[in-house]
Parts: sequence; C-alpha cells; structure tokens
Amino acid sequence: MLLFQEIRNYIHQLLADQSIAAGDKLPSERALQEQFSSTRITVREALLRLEAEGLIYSQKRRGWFVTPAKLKWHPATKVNFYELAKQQGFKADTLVIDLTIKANFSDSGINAPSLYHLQRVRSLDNRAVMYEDIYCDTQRFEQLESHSLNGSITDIMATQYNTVVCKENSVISVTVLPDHVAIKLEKNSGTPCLKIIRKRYDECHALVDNNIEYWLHNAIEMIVDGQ
Amino acid sequence: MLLFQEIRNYIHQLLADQSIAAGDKLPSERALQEQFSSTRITVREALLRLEAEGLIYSQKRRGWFVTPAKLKWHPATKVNFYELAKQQGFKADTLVIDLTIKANFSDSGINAPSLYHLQRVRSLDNRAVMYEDIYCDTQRFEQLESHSLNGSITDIMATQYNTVVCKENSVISVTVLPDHVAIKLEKNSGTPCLKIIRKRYDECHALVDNNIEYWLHNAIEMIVDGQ
DNA sequence: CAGTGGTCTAGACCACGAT
DNA sequence: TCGTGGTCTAGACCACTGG
Repeated sequence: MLLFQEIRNYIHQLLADQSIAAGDKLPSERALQEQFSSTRITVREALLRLEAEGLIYSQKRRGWFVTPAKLKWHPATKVNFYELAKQQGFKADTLVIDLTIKANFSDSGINAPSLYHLQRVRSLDNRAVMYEDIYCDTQRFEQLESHSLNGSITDIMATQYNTVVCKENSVISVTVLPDHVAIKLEKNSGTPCLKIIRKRYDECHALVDNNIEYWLHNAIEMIVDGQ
Repeated sequence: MLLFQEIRNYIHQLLADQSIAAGDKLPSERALQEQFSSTRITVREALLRLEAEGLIYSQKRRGWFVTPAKLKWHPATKVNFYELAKQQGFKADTLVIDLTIKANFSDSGINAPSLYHLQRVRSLDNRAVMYEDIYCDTQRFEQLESHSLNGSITDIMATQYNTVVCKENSVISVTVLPDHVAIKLEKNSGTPCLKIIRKRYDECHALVDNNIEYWLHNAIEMIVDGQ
C-alpha cells in the first residue's frame, strides 16, 4: 500500500465513521504530515485525490472541509433553481456579478447586433457552487437591467418579454474552472467542474439565449430519465 | 504569472498551434523541467491540471499524450454503443472481462436470489475509455453465458429473453476511477471520471438490470435535449 | 500574531516501457 | 539498458485567515 493511499484510506475511514461530517474541517496538512511521518507533498497527493473523488474541498488558506450533499439536477427538464434547491433542503442564493452590453460574437448563434452579458454566482447553503454567463439579444430584451436579475431569467422573459422557451439543448463536459471563474467562486484554478453549454430556443426555433454554466463537480449530480 | 501556469499556457499554445495534435506525445517531464529551469513537481502540477481540463492524459510510464476527440453521448436516448461510435468516426471494441454469478445484495433493487455480474471494458480507437459492471437476474436470463456478450445486452434481452427495456433512470456524477477499475483501464488511481448508475425497467416497471459505468472524463461529452 | 494552504526547490529510488 | 512516469523526502518562502 502506497503512503498516500494510506492517508486517503484513513480519511475515508473518518468519513465512514462519521468522525467528521458534512461541512467539518479536516486535520491540517501539517498535522497529517506529522501523524504519518511524511511530507506535505505526499499529504497533498492524498487530499487532492479525495477532492477529485468529490469527498472534500478546500477553501483558500482556510483548510480542507467535508463536502455537503449534492444537488440533484434533471438537465432534461426545465426547473427553477430555487424550487429545486428548496425541495432538497438547501438555502439557495443568486448574486449578480455584472450586466454589460457587448458586440455580438461570431459563434454566439444569436442573430443580433449586440448582446447582454449577465454574470451570476449561485450558492447553496452559503457555499458558492456555480458561475454562469448568459448572453441574449439587447433589442429583444430591451431594458433588461430594469428587472431584478437574481431570480429566474426564464420567468422574466416569459412575463416581461412574451418570450417562451420551448426547447433547449445542453452540452455537458467535465473540465476545470477557468481562472477567472475560479476567482469568483474563491477556488483554486485547478478545481474540477461540470461545464454546461445550454442553448434555448423559442417556438419559432430562434435562439433566445446562450448560457455557459460552471458547477463545482462535488456540488451537483445529474439525473436523466430516458425512453 | 505562476510558474506552473506558464508551463500550462505553453502547452495550451502548442495545442492551439497544432504543433502537437490528437494522440501525439508531449515532451517528457524532465525535458519540460529543463526547458523551464524548474522541478518535476512543478511540471507535474501543470500536467495534472491539463489532464483535469481534459486536454491531455497519461499512459503509465509511457508518457503524456494529447486527448483525442470526445464521444458525444445522449444519455436520455437508448443508443447502441457501436452505432454511436461509428457515426462519429471511431472504431469501437468491447472486451468481456468476466461473467460470474453472485448472491444478490440488498441495494441491487432486483428481485432475485442471485445475480449475473458482467464486467466489460469498451474502447474507442483502441483506447480503453469505459469500464462497466452489469447486474441482472440469473433466472430471468438463464444461460446468459451462452450468448456473445461483447455486443448490445439490450439486443440479447430483447431477442433471446423477450425482455424489452422501456424505461431507464441514470444518475451521473463526477468522481475518480476506483482502484480496481483504474487497473483495468491501465490508468492511475486518481484519474477523473464520469460515474453513471443506470437502472433499466421493463414494461411492468420491474428492474431489469443495474449498470454501473465509469467513463474517462476526457473521452465523453453528454448532450441533453429538453422540453 | 500564529497557523494555514499555495507554490516551489533539489534532490532520490522504484517499476515498467521501449529498444 | 536507458528513459519514462510514479512516488517520496526535507526542506523553503509567501499570502492570506483567524484570533
């Protein structure tokens, strides 16, 4: 048995025992180093693998913590973030980072001269777990800034702009947080995540908005029902 | 700019330039160490993040390589692995590792005294990208071993056992390969993956089989159409 | 202020792959 | 046999957190 595996298994055991529970802080890297008569490099090897497993996560220079329960998400059905979180016992929050207007870009797929760019961070139980970029037509959604943007954009589009989203297409892959996103979620730049590129269409099959979401990989679990 | 980020960006650039293309071998860790007047620890920091991004992967003691194109997969629709791979220009293979009979276990969800346990590894262009465990009732699928098990199990169930799968439920999460799976895919134990737990039901809503798949995270991309 | 994680140096030995 | 990645030691300095 390799040393880093022993350390990993030791922490697995702490978790199984419930010696440490969701949200708790793990022993410090230097404490583990001493306990296993090893070095910090080796201790971190074990911790990083536990993070990749989704069992623990680090807060910059604060320590390592046990991952709370994951949000169960159904990507094929339109659901309101707050509703979903509430059903599963989480306190949900949305923070609007910025709303800007920028020139359209070639691969946006949206037929418009310029685009709104909305950046938001969403939290579960005060833990920032998702960052998203939303792009949409400035003309179609004129004065978007006059609405409260920390709720459901789908609702605003439906009630304020008579735009009903009736089809969406998501491409989901596993990667790491881009550096600018990592900063906003207060994570390290190598943190694994699920990247979701979602395009939503109206009844005329025109692209309504373009959404790029980055979810912490240990904060979400997808459920897909087929056939 | 941190040193490991410089190394990472340098390799990003090689990829963008097409100086190295899908399947190519990267410079060795020691070559990069020398080029950047650094140490292997720091070089590996950069390489491991590129691996987490899904851009490169390592083969044990052979070197680091550029990740080929990902298989696009629609989890909500029943599709044959070979068909899907062929449509996207891959050569697909399935290797049966083992077929055993074991006592039923409490959380299998299958109503049966004993279960078949089928273990398979699937490859794209000769690269092992997925390991799966399939569990099903030994009585319902008597003499399963008499059929060729490297193709579609769904087809065998339909044509040989008059069992049509008409509903399925998948839970998808991001984690790392368990050690025993890592060995079968010839990967290191910390390799990130998508874990898919799939339950499939017949027209009577009875559980037909229980399937646990581990996909290399850089070999697959999910596409979900909604509403 | 002390303690923490983040980054980095300068080496080492090993098992395994390619040849 | 030699080069590769996998693992490990024994330190170091820094930025930031928390009391």
